[in-house]
Amino acid sequence: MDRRIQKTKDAITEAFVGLMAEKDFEQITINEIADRANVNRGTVYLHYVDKYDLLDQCIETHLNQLFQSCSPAEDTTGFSSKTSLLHTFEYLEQNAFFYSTMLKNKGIPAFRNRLMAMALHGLREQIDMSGINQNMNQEVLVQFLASAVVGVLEWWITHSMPYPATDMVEQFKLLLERFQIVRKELV
Amino acid sequence: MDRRIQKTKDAITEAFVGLMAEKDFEQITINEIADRANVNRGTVYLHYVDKYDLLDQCIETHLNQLFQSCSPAEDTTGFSSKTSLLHTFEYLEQNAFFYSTMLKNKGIPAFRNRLMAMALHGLREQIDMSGINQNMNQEVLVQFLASAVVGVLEWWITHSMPYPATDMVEQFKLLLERFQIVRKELV
DNA sequence: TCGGATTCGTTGATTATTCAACAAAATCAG
DNA sequence: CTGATTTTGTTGAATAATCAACGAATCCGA
Repeated sequence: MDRRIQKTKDAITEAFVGLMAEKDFEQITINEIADRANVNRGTVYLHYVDKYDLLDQCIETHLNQLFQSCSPAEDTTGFSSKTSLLHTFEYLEQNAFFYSTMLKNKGIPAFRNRLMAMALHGLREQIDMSGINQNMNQEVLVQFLASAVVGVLEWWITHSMPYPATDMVEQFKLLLERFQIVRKELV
Repeated sequence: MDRRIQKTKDAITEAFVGLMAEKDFEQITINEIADRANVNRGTVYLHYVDKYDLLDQCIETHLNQLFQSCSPAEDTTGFSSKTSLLHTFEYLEQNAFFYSTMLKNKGIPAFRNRLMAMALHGLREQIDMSGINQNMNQEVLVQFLASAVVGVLEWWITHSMPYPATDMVEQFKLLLERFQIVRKELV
């Protein structure tokens, strides 16, 4: 990819997220985004259909990154769930502004829903209904856990990460072990 | 000016100054600058002849800005020397990284010399040889004062601005008043 | 509701930047 | 000193971004 494209997209994204932190989505204009990104307004349209598309693409890009952070490229080295969890928290830490802004902005319930969907998907893949879970209703259990996971992440991010990522990983591990979720990637 | 030009120059300048803070000027390559600036190497050559020209232009640009910070556009509002001094210190504060890097880098004595030249010029313009200065040798006096001014600025910048700009302005004013330098712009 | 202002979406010509490649010069290591 | 590697300076074709402008749509205030 030509580096100009990436530079332009990065600038637009950063400007957009900055504005999202300051005002409602509906009040943001393409003009403002372009000015803050220091690109021509027409350039925004070269990359995005409209600001709704921009929002969608921003969400998509970040959720892909989040997903990648949970799935180490090298699965041959035997990464434990704890290591990938740490990757995830570190990724969230580095992109805290985006996630915090998205979760705080009342105009975007879809974002939180997408996080929930990711958590549900991950949990469904790795929930083990034997042992202590064998008398549970699976759907109830995964809804319970997904809500808890997303809720804690949301709290951690929107409260400016009150504890280090390493601490969060330890706590998560302890909590998830209670439900026999230990080895595979969660989100 | 097309905004692309400014964006490119800003990126190159920032990358260059960052590298200057990490290594000797002679060890810096155009490749490194381009990579860090995230521009094509050829683009560096579109704007600068070589890295020596880049250095010259960086110095020139910043010294022009420094000069402008001492010369308020609106002279009709009766700015006092103290106000323009404050502008100067605020400017230096905002560009501390550049000035600190240049002053610390042993490969660039020219930079400090340029500062001295500016101080000498300003002082020669406004030194008042009557009164307490009447028995002094003018050249000795301006060399003395210029060295003192540049030395203090250098210390303040390279020691991460230990005192607020406002304090520095007060001190400068007190010091310069001892030499009957009060009203006009200094640097 | 109406008129003015603002924003949006688009177009076309121009321009700055990109990329790949080449040869020359400089640097580095044995 | 010599050969390999790196850096420099340059070239040309392609591409992304710029700018100005236009008409349509939307918003805002009287």
